[in-house]
Amino acid sequence: MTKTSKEDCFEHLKEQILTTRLEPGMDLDEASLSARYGISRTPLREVLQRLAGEGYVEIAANRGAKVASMNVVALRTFFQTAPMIYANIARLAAENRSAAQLDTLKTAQQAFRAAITADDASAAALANHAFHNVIGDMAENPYLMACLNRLLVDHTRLGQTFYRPAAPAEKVLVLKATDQHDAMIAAIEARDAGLMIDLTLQHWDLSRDRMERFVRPDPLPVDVVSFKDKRHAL
Amino acid sequence: MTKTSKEDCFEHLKEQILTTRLEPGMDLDEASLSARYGISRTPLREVLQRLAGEGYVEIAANRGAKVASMNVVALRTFFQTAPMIYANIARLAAENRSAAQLDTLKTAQQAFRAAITADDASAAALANHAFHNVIGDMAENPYLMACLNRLLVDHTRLGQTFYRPAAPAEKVLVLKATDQHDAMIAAIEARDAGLMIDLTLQHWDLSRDRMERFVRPDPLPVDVVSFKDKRHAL
DNA sequence: GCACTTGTCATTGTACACAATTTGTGCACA
DNA sequence: TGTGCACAAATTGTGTACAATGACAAGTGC
Repeated sequence: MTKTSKEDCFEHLKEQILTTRLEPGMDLDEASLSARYGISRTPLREVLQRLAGEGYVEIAANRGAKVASMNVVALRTFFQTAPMIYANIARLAAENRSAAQLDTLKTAQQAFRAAITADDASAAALANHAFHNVIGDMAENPYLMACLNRLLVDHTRLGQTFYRPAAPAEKVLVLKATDQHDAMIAAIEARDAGLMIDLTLQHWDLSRDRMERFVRPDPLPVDVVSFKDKRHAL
Repeated sequence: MTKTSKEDCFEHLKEQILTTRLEPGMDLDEASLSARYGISRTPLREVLQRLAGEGYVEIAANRGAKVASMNVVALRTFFQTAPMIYANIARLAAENRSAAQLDTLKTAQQAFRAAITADDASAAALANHAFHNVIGDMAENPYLMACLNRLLVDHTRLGQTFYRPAAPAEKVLVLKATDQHDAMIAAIEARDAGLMIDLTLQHWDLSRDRMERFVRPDPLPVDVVSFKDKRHAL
């Protein structure tokens, strides 16, 4: 591949992992990746180590790197932890945000809207990720940020299907989420921490319902024949 | 220096940072460190990157690594965040701990007691760090663990003076903290989450009071002359 | 005198060759 | 057929030379 910088490689791998184009658990071979990005193995390994530090990949000694896995136990702790951290970040963001950060957030929301209207699922997921990352920055709390980053990695990967509008009903949910983003921007601008917490928990509920349906989808109809007949009847 | 493994280097640097023998903000030179530990720069850099991923050091591009700083704003967020995370970890630890982890915790407490009775301040601080790390492991929550690790790094560095018993009154506090550890072990063994949370918050209060006195020590006496007289009178 | 450029040195970043480790495969033997 | 072993292949880990970058001092023009 054409010569890219180390930072490009870092960002690109992040995106590939967040959009699950690189699937959880997938092996990351140093030789092929360094060839792919046109950098030698030494800086590539540094990239992988940084990604490991942020929870994107897992490195085992003498056995290379792989995309961070998402097993059942991890999902359980995810649903357990996310609302608490999100709510606390929300409060701190409303209290501590700077004017510059507010602008950045508005820009992120514009990018999100653009991706939604363009029906670009991957771009929407990444823009949503960026939006919530900005809120994390506003909280100015490096301790919680370490936790939030890891949560957002898994959240974005879990929500991958969210922005691929299969049924029209899902499109409504996406628009609702977009409106919630706008409301959150307003709450942060007004420094209304209480409102921001409420909005964040509502946003979480919407996202959680959708993700749980993804994890445990509607069971396939038992009576396949009659189901087929019904589809013909439409 | 004699040849050491990469892992030794990693652990040793951790200890040096936790005991503030390597002071916050101190520059870490690759050449001298690689000579010091008898490994070449490539694996040393990997160690530094892993340490950066866990919040021990900060790396700036083209400007090397330095020990993670502890400025005033960081301290504020530390005191803000710690009780919440500690309490949640405490609950999960009581709920999820395994028998093997409980044994590990008891062993850690033995090491802590031994360091206290031997008046080894650094060993006590490191043993205390290890003790609380085991509780973190018990929680089985990688998201919160990322946050806890960073909190414990700063907590251990802040509490450095705690285990150097200057006045006899401080010795009493250390013994109280040790008893609290025992009570926590019992609560975890009984899987009593409510009790574990209470004990953890009490433990935090004790530690916080001590740390705040370190950050903002008792003001020096204004009337130096009469103070000197009083000391002579003793 | 002062801003700006240029050169030198110390330090970090990258490439590549080689060492060490793990993994895969073929084969003998029970 | 299955198990254990030895060797081969693939992959990761380390050492080292060299390139790139940044800090700082000396020089140059205004």
